[in-house]
Parts: sequence; structure tokens; C-alpha cells
Amino acid sequence: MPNSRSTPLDTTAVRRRNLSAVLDLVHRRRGVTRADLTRALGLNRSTIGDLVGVLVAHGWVDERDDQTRSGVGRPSPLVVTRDRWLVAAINPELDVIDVALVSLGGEIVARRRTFVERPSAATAVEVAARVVRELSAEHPQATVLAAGVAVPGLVRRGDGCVRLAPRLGWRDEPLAEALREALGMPAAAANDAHLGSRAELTFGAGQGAASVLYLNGGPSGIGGGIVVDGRPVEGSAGYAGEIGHLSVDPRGIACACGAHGCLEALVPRAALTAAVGLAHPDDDELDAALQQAVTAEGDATGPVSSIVREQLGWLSIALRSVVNLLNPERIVLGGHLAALWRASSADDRAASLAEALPVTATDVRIEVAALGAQRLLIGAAELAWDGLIADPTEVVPLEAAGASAS
Amino acid sequence: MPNSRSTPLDTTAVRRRNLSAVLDLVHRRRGVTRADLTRALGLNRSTIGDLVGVLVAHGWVDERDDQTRSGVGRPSPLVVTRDRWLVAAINPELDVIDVALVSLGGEIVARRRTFVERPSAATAVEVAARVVRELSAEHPQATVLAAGVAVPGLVRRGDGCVRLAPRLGWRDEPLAEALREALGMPAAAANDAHLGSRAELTFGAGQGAASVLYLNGGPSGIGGGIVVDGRPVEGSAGYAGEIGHLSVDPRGIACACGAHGCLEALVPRAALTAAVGLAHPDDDELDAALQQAVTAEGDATGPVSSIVREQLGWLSIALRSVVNLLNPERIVLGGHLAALWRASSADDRAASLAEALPVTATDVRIEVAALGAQRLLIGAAELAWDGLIADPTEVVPLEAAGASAS
DNA sequence: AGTATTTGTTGGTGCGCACAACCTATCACG
DNA sequence: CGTGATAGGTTGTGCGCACCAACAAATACT
Repeated sequence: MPNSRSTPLDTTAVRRRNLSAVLDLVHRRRGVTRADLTRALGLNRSTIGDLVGVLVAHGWVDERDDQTRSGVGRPSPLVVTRDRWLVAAINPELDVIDVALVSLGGEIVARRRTFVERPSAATAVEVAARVVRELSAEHPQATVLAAGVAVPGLVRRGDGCVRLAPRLGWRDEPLAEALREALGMPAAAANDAHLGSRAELTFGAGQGAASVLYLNGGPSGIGGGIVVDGRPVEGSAGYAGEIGHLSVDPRGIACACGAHGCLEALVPRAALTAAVGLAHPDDDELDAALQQAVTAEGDATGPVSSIVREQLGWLSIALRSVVNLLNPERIVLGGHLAALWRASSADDRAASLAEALPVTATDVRIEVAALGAQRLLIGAAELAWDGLIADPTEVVPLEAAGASAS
Repeated sequence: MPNSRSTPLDTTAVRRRNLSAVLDLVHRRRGVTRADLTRALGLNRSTIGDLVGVLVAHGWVDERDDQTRSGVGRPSPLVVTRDRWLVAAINPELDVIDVALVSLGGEIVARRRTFVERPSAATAVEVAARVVRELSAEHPQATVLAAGVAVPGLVRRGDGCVRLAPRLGWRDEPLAEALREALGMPAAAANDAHLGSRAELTFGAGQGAASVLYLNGGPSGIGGGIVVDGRPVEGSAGYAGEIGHLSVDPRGIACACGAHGCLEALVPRAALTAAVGLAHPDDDELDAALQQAVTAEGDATGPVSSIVREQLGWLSIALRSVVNLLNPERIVLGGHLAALWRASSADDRAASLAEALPVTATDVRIEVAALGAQRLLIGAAELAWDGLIADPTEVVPLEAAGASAS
């Protein structure tokens, strides 16, 4: 049943939701006092005490004294994340399969990069499953409960089927299902830019904002993630956020997607790397080189500055459209778009939203992504955490938690 | 607290939510059997019986035998909307203030159009309040509980302040507040296109879809409403949905907003009315005249057909961008965009999403708005219903309902 | 040391929903 | 036209959960 104002609830849903709300807050803040929880959630002190007790019993969190705090009144114990339960985060790329174990609070506990040239989906699943088992064995005190995959391509909502990943040459691969079988645990897959935006929203440059627009520039194009009222926008089938294929110039050059004048065709990373004369820089190297080149030129008419300026111009047109369309609170730029932004002059940056509607544009903050190279793994972990945080007592029966917890 | 996975609940929230869910379903379907409710909401039969009983006691709904149904088993009573409680819907326009009383189920019970040339906000509030009282007096068996206003302009989220309504010449008018005071009841205001999209979503061409993109073309421009996963997208401050100010051609002509190449600058209603030689046609007249002109020409190179074709071209560019960005399930076109769509050739229509990403474009259904001239009033009523349906027992104490009912 | 302040703890209360058993109304079929 | 099957409303019981109020504990201020 779509578009209903509210879904019905039963009595057990109350407990589930409240446990979930507490755990979620501990997750995003990595440490909260019980007093904080009562204030933030508006529940009764005794209720919070009870809920935290349940989470402790199930091995999700620990309680300990809060040294740092001071002030009148009885000190409130700090509720902190624990490494008893982990999730696996997986990011298959052109020549490497990146796997990590991530704890509650989004911290990477272990990470291993395995080099494989253009893996098939089957190979990727196999390698990922093996590495997850290896890393898991190296952390015997912890248990991995679920997995999330960040895929550079279009992933169908619901079943996590990769409809198209041009960079990897995948087409209609039931990735999440295969991984679920190979690992014997819940697994989910989603577009990498979507997950990047989730990571930035929860732990990075999007923190505190309710509606965020995230644009990431990579070697194969520009992807994006949209967050509205705190919820990621997936679109009806999961393919939302393709900001790279916004039409920016109807008479523009052809794009790999078959259309003309797409943003990603007009603002390619390759143009920037070529301008600074680097073959395969990572994002940090590109960022540094661009800044250096622009300062060296000193003048906005220099060759590198001109390219930066031209690209920023196209980006501004896209930003203007999307700002008018979605009225976001914050825009987060990642990858080469971050480098482009930082290399642009203050004037050009200030002018980037000059053509957007004033009421909308004045309150938008444009920021550079904060999470760097771990972004996709953290985002993939968030995806895996979703189901667990939504129902913390279902996934981990009390006996299991009690049995191996000292 | 923004972007949290779930908000906490208390025990009373269960009742509230379930009452709200039942009432909402009756509202959108205008008549549901108790058996339907049990199935749709997944609650126990006894619970549904109880909830319906409460709604009946508070004067929201009636129960009566369902004549139409047939089949084995005990017949289930039909839960139907009642006219005991109404909301006021208000739509101030350039030269008329349109006021209606709307019942649960979105049906217009009474409507009065009052002609006023370019009213100030104060005048509009005064006239609206007077007309609401008049209509209210003509329906003594009913009570008006809340009001909603559809404003042709940018309305701030939260307080319903009209930041800018160029057509009316309003600027920073605290409309909702003024109306709340004048009427002595809750009042809310929102952008007219947003409310149009809500009306189409609930009762019109958007029914059944969870993510809908709505574009409406009027004499003063193109507005839009976005619905994602069943929820209207307002943006951080309420100004989302300005599809008319999507950049479609960076070298295009200047728009009233100060930018260049906005969709609404390139697809003006005036061009179509001029092409068919009508001065001030309403949407239906324009639609009929366009269809007639195009069929008369027979040929795609005729003058009217050319204009239609050119406008559809620009519209297609905008649709392509937004489809790639939001992956909607359905697109609903209203006003002159509906006329434009219907006057276009089948080939041109089929080609309109040719440049969008195939996975996204194949499942999009493009439809023409279904609700006609009542759309904005129904949408404004929806806005007013929001608060009432969210908490049906709070607004109407039992005594009040019992006292004047029966 | 005494008081004010903040917070955790405990037992009692109310309430909403699930469940099961029972009752009722219709249809189908011989 | 009666009997069985089917669908669905009705009633009473029990459980779970959050709230509340009073109490206990741990700090800071004077």
C-alpha cells in the first residue's frame, strides 16, 4: 500500500521502535549518556534505563562511567558502542575488491583490499565471501551479522540486483542474493554514490542536515545521492540520484549514456587530471595538484584555471537546477568535484548559485566531502546496519549474546 | 533531531496511529468495509471493530450495510465518510478568491468564488474568513475544523509564511497565521503546485503510485510537486518543486526569475494560446483548440504543430533530467502541459524520454492530470486534513461529537 | 556539613492489541 | 428448503509496554 499517511502499529512495534531509536542514536554519536538519550528521545528515564538494559543484555552496547563530564547532579553513565557485533562492507571496483568489517558507530575494524582485474560478479562474490571469512576469523571475539555492498552501477531496489555496472561489465547480476547465499547472512546492495551520501550524511559533511544533495565525481562519471527529510531517496526502482545525467547543455557533446550534454560529459575528471599532467592520481593528489597549479598561475586566465572555471560553470548550471527542484539544506561535493570546488576562486564559488531562486539559494551550504577513501565502505556498512538497527533483538537472540559475552 | 532512522513511540501513539490509519483509508477510498480495513492494515478484526467504533463515536464516519457487495459469508458493514466535520479550502488568485468546504473523502460540499482584483494578503484573509463563515452558516449540521490555503507562490514550510507571490504582489506575508487568527481554527498554507500534486496523488492521476512527479503549466509559469515514497517533498524550507526553473538551455532566453533558459521561459502558455488565436482560454478550451488545430493541420510542419513540437522538445529535456534524478514511477502533467502533451503526436510522446537512462525511463508512466478545476481546492483541503487525520480524537472531544450528532 | 540538583531505580497503573471462542449472516447445493 | 461451509463481527482474557511517583544515589555549591 503506497502513499498512506501512516502505517498501523501494534504493541510490539513500540518496543522495537524505541530500541531501534536508542541504538541508532548510540550508533551515530558513538557514545551518549543516558541523560542525553532521555532528552533526545523524550522517553521517560525509567524507560530509557530499561531499553539500555536490553541492549546491553543483547551485546549491542556497553555502559561505563563518563569521566569527561562535570556539573551538578548525579553523573549519568555513558552508553558506548561495542565490537561484539560487526557488519561486512564490500566495494567491488575495476581492479580491486575492498572488504571491511565495520562496527557500530561506523568505525572500520579491519580492511583488506584484494586485487582482481575486472572481476565477474561470481568472482567478486567468491573473493568477498572468502575475505569476510578470513577477517572474521582474525576477530574471534566478534561476530559478523550482515553484509552491504557498494556497487558502481545501477542497482535495483528491493532485491539488490545489479542492472548495469558498465565499469565492471556487469548486467543483471543478482548480487545481493548470491552474497546472501555465499555468506549465509543477510546481504544488501546499492549504488555506490547513494551509499557515499549516506556515509557523509551520518558521519561526514552532511551531519545535522535533514536534506542533503551529494555529488561525487569519479573516473567513470558523476553519481549522486539525495536525502530528503532525513531519508535517502532511492526512486521507485532504486535508480534515483543520477545527477551526472542531468542535461546541462542540450547542444552539448554526446555522453556514454546515449544522450547529449549530460553533466558528466561536460565535467570529466580526465580533463582535470590532464590539465595538471598526472596520469592516475587519486583524489587527494588531484586536489593538491589542482590547488598548486591554480595558485601558481595566479591568474584566472591561465590554462588550468580556465578549465576549472569552465567546469565550475557547467556544474553551477546543474546545481542551480537541482537546488530549485529540491531546495536542499546542504550540498556535499566529493571526488574530483571537491577538488574542482576547492580550486575555484572565491568569487566563482559565490556565483555558483547566483541563478538559482534567491529564497532557495541563500540558505544552501556547499561543502566538501569529509570522509575520504573510507566513504564507500562506511556507506555499505550503513546499508548492512539498517536491518539490524531496525530490530536489534530479533537478529540476536538473548542466549547467543549471553553465551559468548564473558 | 534530523535524519534519525526512527522516532520514539509511546503507548498512546499506537492508538493514535491506528485510528489515523483507519481514517486515512476511509478518506482516500471514501468507503471501505471493515473486512477491507482488516486486510489492508493487518490488524486484528476485534481491533478494527474497536477503532471504527471510536471514529463513529467521534462523528468521523458512519457505518451502513453494503448493498453492492455479494458473496458467501457474513456481510461486512461499509465504513463511509460523513459530512459532520469539514475543512475549508482557500485559493487566492489574481482576480478571484476561491473558497470551498470539503468533506472527508475530498468531496467539495460547497464552493464560492468571490471576485477581487489583485487582493492584498489582508483583504484575501478577510474575504476568505467571511466566506468561510457564510458557507459554514449555510451548513449548520456540519462544523468546519481547519483551513488550508493554496498559494500561487513560495510558501515557507512550518509557519506558512508567503515569501513571494509575484502574481499577487505579496512578499513575506504571514498568511497562515493571519488566517488562523481570523478564523479561530488551525490554518496552513502551501504552494499551489505542491497541493495540486497532493490532490492528484490521492484522488487523481497519481493514485496508487508511490513516487510521482507533477508538473503544472499556468499563465504565470510552470510549477511542480514531487512525491517520494508516498511523501510530498517540501525541501528544507518548503520551496522544492520549482521545475519551471530547471535550466533547459544555458544559452536560452531570460526568465522572469533572473536566470536564463528556464523551462517556463521556453514553454510559455502564452505561445500556445497565441498559436490557436485565443485570448484568455481556460485549460479545457486551450486543450480542445490545440487538438482541433493540430488535427486540422494534419501535418507536423504546420504552424501550431511546430510550436507544439518545439515546446514538447524543451519539456522532454526537463523530463529527462528529472527522471534521471528522481526515478519516479509516474509523471502527471497539468494545465497547458497537459494540453501540450495531448496535442503532440504519438511518436513525439514516445520519444520524450528517449534520452533518459533506459532502466529508469522504461517504467515511467506519463499521464494527464485528472482532477481539473477543483484540483487546488482539494489539495488545500488535504493540507487542512493532515493535522486532523493524524490525531482524530484530539481535535474532536467525544462530548462535542455526541452532543450535536444524531 | 548541609542543601540543591540531577539522575538512576523500583513497584504500581492504565491501556491497546492479540487471541480464542462464540455468535451471526449469507451462499451453495442437494 | 434445510444443511453445511464460509466470512466476519463480538466478547472476555492476558500480556507487554511506557508512564508515573516516590525514593535513593551521586555530585556541586555555599
